Amino acid sequence: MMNYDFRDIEAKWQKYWAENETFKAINDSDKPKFYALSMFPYPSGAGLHVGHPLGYIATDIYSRYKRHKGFNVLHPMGYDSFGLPAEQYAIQTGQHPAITTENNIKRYREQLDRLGFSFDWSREVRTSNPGYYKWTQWIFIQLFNSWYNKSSDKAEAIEGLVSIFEKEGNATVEAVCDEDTPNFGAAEWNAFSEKEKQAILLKYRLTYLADTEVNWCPALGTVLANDEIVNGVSERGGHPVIRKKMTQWSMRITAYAQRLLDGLNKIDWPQPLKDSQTNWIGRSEGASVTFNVIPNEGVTLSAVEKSDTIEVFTTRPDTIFGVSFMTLAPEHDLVAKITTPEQKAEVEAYVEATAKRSERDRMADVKTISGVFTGAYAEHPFTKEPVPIWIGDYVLASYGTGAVMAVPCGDQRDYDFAKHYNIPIPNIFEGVDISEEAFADKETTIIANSDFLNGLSYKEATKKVIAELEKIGHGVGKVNYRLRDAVFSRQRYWGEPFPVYYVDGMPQMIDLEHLPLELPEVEKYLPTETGEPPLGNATTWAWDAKNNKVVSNDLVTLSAVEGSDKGDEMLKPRLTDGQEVQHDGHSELDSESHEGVYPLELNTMPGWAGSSQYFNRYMDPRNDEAIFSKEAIDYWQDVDLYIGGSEHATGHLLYSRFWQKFMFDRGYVSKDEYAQKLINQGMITGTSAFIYKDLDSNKVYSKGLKEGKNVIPIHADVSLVNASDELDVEAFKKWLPEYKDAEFILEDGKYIVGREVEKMSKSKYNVVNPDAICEEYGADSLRLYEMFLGPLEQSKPWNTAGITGVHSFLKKLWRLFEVIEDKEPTSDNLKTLHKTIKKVEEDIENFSFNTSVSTFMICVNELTAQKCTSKAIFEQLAILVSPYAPHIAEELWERLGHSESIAEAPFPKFEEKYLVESSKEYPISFNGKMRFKLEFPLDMGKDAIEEAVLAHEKTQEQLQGRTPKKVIVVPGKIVNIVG
RNA sequence: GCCUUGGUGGCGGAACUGGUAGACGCGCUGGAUUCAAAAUCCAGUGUCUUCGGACGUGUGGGUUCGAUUCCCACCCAAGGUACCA
Repeated sequence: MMNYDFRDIEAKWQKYWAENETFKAINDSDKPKFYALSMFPYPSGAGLHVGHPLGYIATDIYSRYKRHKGFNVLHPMGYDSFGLPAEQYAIQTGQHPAITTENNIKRYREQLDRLGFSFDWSREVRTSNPGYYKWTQWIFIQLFNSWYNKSSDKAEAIEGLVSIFEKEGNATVEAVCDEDTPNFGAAEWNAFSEKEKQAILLKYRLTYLADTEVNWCPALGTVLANDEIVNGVSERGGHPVIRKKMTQWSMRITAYAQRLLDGLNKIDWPQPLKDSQTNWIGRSEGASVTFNVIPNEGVTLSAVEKSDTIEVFTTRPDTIFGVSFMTLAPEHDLVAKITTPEQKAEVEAYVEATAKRSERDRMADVKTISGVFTGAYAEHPFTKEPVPIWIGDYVLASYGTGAVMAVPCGDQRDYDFAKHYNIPIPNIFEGVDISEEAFADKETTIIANSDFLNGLSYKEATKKVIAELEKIGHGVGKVNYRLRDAVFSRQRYWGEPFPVYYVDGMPQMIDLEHLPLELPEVEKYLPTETGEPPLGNATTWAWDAKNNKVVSNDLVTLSAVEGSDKGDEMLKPRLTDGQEVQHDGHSELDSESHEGVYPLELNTMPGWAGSSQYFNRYMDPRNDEAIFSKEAIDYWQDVDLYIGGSEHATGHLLYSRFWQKFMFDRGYVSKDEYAQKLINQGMITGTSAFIYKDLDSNKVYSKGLKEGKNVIPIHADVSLVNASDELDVEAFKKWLPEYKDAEFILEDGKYIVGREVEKMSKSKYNVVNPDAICEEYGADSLRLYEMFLGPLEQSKPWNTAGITGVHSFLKKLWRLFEVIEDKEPTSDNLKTLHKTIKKVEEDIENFSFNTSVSTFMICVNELTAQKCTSKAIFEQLAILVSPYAPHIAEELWERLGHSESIAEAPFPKFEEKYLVESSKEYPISFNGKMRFKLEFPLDMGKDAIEEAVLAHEKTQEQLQGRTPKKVIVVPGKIVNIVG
């Protein structure tokens, strides 16, 4: 037999699988279905490193296992191919992101193909393909055409809402909608203009336009994410950043807050991931309470009306008698109105200072206590006492109502604030000392000094106070969520265009039959000079609503723009007086257009748009009539196993659940959770190598000699270091020529590097490329080794040295098949085989792939020792190994005389009878410590064993004359002697 | 701070519902083969030891005949999250 030539074998079978479409899934089969999904990658320019395939290998093993088990398996792969890096590269080089993306995908595909995955490539999707994003745009339109009915607790068609409005106005409608939605009757509705109706409906739609506060950098002309701002200025360029309201598309995900929470109970997802979604949604129960503002005395400028109230949300309404002040967020609408003239200057200065700080900055700085008194007072709803109103930046405008009732005795932040500004701290707790800190333990709370709440526990008091508040019309029990609606607009080029144009300032959807609306070509990928998104650079980006096509911007009606005589001016200066332009992403010139040509939306969709339904699109990816056919979704239903990284916990994995629930509500899918089981594979970290450069000389010390020297560690490329941490000094000098003349101080003739586990990254020179490993050891070795490294979900360091272990296992396996004979297996052969079947099957079901690799090693070692040549044994073994090391398994299967692929060979059946033993080697322990072993038949009784053990000379030796107090015999397990 | 996960030889990691701690592999040591190397094979490898044994799963307690496993308190690490009212 030839040597194990993995290069030929792997190339041969990869070609075979591709040519025979071995892993093509069909949408209709008598077999039970199984849908195994790996999170699709963003095709980055760096290609795959050794950490990426971990999850793919696991999914692939499970998929192949399920095929052996007789399932019709859907195991697709695709690319999340819209994204920032390709756009940034375009900005730098001018190369179109589509080209960059195409090149990167090609590289990814080559790398993936080398690893022998059983993907059904005929179903590949790319989020940046118009044929794919047509359906992303379609979902957007479905969301636009839906509202959330709280009575039925689901999304419904907007037409239904319109017909209610026509008959009875909106008084009876229980909907999730904007806060500022006005009340109207049927007559009023019917009298509204079309534009007014559209404006009202926008407050109900599940995707809607809203003024959202963003970090705006005027100098850069762009919106910045929180982490792009450092110390209040832009990370790039150090320009000032302000908080600004901009009109952006938003998704009403908050409508689904409770269902997203409840759904977690019925899916098998990792606890940490569920916890982080739970925290992110942030449900808190309490009450909404209103305080009336007391009109200022003798104030002219800031006269407060009697109707002005401050609404607060509190989780501790039971402590309402402990309120000694209120705090508003500096951005709160009432601040300007209620501030007294004496406090005006101070308040304005504070508000301005706060606006300069990013929200992240404010939140990070927990220690500084700051705030200003407004001079105004509110009236306590029960005691009618005046309560001073402060502003403070510890109260966030974006959470709750942007106002709190401060109870210093029961909340540490309120306590600290009160101490700092000498505000009284009334104690309303029975027998609690609050001289040092606030008391926040709900469980042991007994309310005191609180009128009708005295003597009550937290629970009783909460119930009673809410009832009282409702009685006097000052509050109501309420559930509040931390989850915010999701901003859906991005000022980027490389993303899905919105299927939206604007008529008279109102968004209009493009009909499905005219989709996809394809990304326009642009000269530059940067925002325009006036700060519009990159699509503002497109010259052919207007919608001809009569002919339903994209046309030149020149054709848009210009009547709205006074003094403008050039078409391409249209999307640029809206104002001629030098005022700042509002960068909404949608043009405001469109107020009156008569020719049927309208401006298109300039924003694009965010990264998570394309990934929120891709798992369903795989079911029927080439369908041009629908996102998927009814037959396809009815057959595949949902994902049975989803494997991917935990970094998507509060992004993709939350948004996609939201979209699935929406699709469920509207009847497109039959499951409201799309992934029954999810596993987060752990990160593979790199093992960096360091040399120690002396700061005072030209010397570089080996690890063991660096003590006491003034050295700094320098990263060395891990490929220059061998398994014993020895550095190839000559190669290092070649790699970093600046060390050409450095003196390397060796220990025992070797230069030993320092090691440290870090995240794999180019800059740390610890990236290990799978291509090189495949070349040297083969894909099967890599697959086995990645699994052998440790539990799938755990993060673990990569160390290439260990791969020789699994590689020599494969060579042993190869050699085991050297002689194949058609003869009866021995009982030892069968025992080894069935032990292995049992363990491997259990391991796969438990995703404990690392231990099955050990099991294979033990199996091959035993069969080799038994000099096994039995074809029957080998056939079963080849199938067992095939999910893990498919190439060698196919080759061996062929050698065993099969002409068909091993892919669907039935999985071996475990039979207990081969493992039955007649005797057991009992561990004999004394006080729980095992000392020696004795063999007894398994059918020997408890008493007989006890007698035999006690009679044994080794037992007497151990006891040294003592009489045992007790003897525990667990038949089949252990004997323990106490005494 | 809070939530979650984890802590076992030189290293990655095994150990089912409490029942022989350290499977399997790497590394290391010695040996065989070889002119030599690679490859391969064999033996050994938790610590200490007076060679009888003693001690050992982050630390300290507890439950138990028996604890890596269960309970309590604490320490450390990783990830998530945060003036959330």
